[in-house]
Amino acid sequence: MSLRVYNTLSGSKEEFVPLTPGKVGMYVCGVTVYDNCHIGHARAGVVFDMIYRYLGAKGFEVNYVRNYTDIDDKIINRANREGVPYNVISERYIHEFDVDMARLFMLLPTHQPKATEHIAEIIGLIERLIERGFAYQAGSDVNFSVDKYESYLKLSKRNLEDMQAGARIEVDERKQHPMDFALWKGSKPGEPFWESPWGQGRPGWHIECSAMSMKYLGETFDIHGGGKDLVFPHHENEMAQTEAATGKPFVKYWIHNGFVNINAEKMSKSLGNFFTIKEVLERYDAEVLRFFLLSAHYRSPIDFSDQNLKDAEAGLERIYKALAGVDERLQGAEDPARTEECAELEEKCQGLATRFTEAMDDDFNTALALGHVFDLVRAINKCLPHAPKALLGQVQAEVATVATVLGVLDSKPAEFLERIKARKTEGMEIAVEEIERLIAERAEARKAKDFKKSDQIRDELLAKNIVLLDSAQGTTWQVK
RNA sequence: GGCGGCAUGGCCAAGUGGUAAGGCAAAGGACUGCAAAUCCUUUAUUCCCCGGUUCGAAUCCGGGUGCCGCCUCCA
Repeated sequence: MSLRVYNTLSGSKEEFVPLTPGKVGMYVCGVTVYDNCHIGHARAGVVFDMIYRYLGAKGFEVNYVRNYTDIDDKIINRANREGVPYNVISERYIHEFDVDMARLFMLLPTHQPKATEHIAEIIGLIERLIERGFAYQAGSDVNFSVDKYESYLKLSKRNLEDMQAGARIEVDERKQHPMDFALWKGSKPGEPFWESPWGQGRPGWHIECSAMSMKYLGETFDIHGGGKDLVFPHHENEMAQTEAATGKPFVKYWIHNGFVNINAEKMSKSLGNFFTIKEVLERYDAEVLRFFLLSAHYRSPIDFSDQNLKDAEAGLERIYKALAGVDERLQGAEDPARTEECAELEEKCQGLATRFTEAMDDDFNTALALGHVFDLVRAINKCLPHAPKALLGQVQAEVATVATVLGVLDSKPAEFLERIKARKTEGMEIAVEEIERLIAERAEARKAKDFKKSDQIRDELLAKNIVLLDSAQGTTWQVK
């Protein structure tokens, strides 16, 4: 069974065959660090983290590089607004980015290079482009000449004429072609700068990724990823300048994730309709957010809404409740002999790995993969009382494998349920002590078979969203 | 205007030629003193519309409608 991935370059799913057997080089565009990240960044992070984990699980040795763009107009603007050096801004948001990504259970990439730490490589690459005739100096800027590179726009599948016809940009007089883009930008007074053969300036947006990917992954590598909105111009330009410089193919597989939408519209800074990761994590558990992001295929748009997050939470709770039941059974003393009712669980359990792999091999279909987990959950619930411990142990092992790849379902079930309960308890209009007092009162009433009073207490608490759960061990409660 | 994508039950969401996964929500039943959870059952003869190809299409082709994205910084 082989992995198939959708390649933006070819527009179709292709069998994944790395350039070097057993090894994968993967470069993912990180963020420009000028503000806190929003849910769109979270999705890109989670998607490529999942891909990184899955490639690792398939036995590949993955060199995963994710950059920080730590010099850019927006960073400079913000620094000016706050009256601080640009690197105060970039360092602050690099830190916040790291915090946010870690909270979403993302593994650290192999390398996390910063643009400003690769100025020498960037200058070297620009010089190479000038030497080969693909770039020219215009005042204190250096531009890439799109005319000279034949395959320009092959990634985004457009043509130059149409682009110009629909262009909304003002044409810079110094550009030989309106679509030429900056490799190096001369600095204006007061702006941060680095010395270069073309005077003081800073790198253009795209060149840093070419320089850094080349340094850590070589001139040709396997996977380049990012959000769909990076296809043009960023990735198109990156590919053009890199291939122009090396004369070799840049990337074998281009992978792009879909957007996070709000009411079917793209979430973005410019539209102002975004939620930061920090805001969302105040209201939802990080694992719920990650689970939500993986509940749709990575290339589809996903709609962020309260209802959808609540649905995701309910679904994840269902899985964890079943797993908590498994834990309890394993801690108990009894170990029933296998009955016929275990056949289905046994089948679902043994088949999970295969089904999971099939789903993931088909362009990382996490939605389908999670569907298989739910099938297992039903089988668990059905036969839990009769299942022998050995089988339940297998169930745990299978789920653990899934958890390792998806980065969800990795919590201790009881702890997850406790986390959700604590979160819900926070917003309650009744104190925990009061609930417990009423439960005790009700226990007395029940003992006396005073069910009228018992039900009255249940209803009273239910009106405050507290659900009572009676069991042989006593009464517990949860927030509805 | 150019290019690209999407349209599946009340909601979310898989499914690229073989007769519609899964989750949430809802209803009925079992269980319970009553509940909750759980289990069982039910909820799309049908996948935006109209044509076509095919023994057979949600899946392929043509046309239409609607929504979205990129073309400007953007994950």
